[in-house]
Amino acid sequence: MNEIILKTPEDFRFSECLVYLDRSELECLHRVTEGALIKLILCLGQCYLIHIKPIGDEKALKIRVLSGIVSDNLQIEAIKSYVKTLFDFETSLTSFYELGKRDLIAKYVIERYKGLRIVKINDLFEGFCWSIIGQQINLKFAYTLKKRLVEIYGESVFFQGERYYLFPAPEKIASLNVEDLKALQFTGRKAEYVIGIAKLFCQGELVEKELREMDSYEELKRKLLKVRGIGNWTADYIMLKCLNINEAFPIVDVGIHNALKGILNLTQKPTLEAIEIMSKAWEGNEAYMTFYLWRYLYD
DNA sequence: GCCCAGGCGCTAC
DNA sequence: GTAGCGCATGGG
Repeated sequence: MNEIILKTPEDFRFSECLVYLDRSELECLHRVTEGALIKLILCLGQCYLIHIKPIGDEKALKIRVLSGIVSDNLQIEAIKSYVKTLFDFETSLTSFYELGKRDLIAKYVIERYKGLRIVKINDLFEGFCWSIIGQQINLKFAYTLKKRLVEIYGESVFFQGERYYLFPAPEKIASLNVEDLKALQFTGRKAEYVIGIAKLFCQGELVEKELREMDSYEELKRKLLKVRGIGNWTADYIMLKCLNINEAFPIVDVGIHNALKGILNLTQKPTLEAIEIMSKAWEGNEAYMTFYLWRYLYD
């Protein structure tokens, strides 16, 4: 009952996703060890600590439930569904890989990282907060801020000498004031944004189900941009990491710029105009292009 | 000490 | 609608 086998789709390589997941030693919401991922997840209101490792040449994943009681099929299905979402199993990569046959940049990253899938943030509230934390600061400091927030306000379980955390619930963050977060070295602005968004979640003004039902890029973006703290970059980031929008493209993202500079062997980062021109070819596959470009940064 | 970092909101035109 | 500017803070 505490071992679940999940078949993987075509074009999936767990090991490629693991490189992305293992990019920061300061990551506090999962652990990568010996080719496996260990993560505390929330499914049907219950906490499970799961251990995910590929078997049979990555044709399947073996999910072991290390902590939390799995007593029926509903829970098993919920855990499977969580993992499928996390590794974006439902998206077909056919169109993206076709792009690789006619676009040199796409070809370059696809050849190197074939089987990489967008690693999602399943918890939408976490997606909002993480993207706001990451605005205009270096990634290392962003991880530090997230770690402080999670270790103080997130639920956790203790297992074999290690503590594993969930991202704090909106109710928890909504109850804080700006000074609480400034104490963690959030800027006043970021503290306001994060608390404000927590309140919107709690008041039912940001409803996950409603956002997920909007599948038009433009409509969704308009809705996200109304939220204080969400600008162009953040809206696209959330659409990419949480909402399965293939057109999501955070064009001002410094990571994209640096990856393109490296791949194209430029002496300076490309201008926005240049990126707009080259990205015309990526239409409909911008989200995967972005994620593959980010992956390039962790070679 | 300087520039950079997975930007955003506000103002003035 | 958009160009300019202040913000705030750590990393290298």
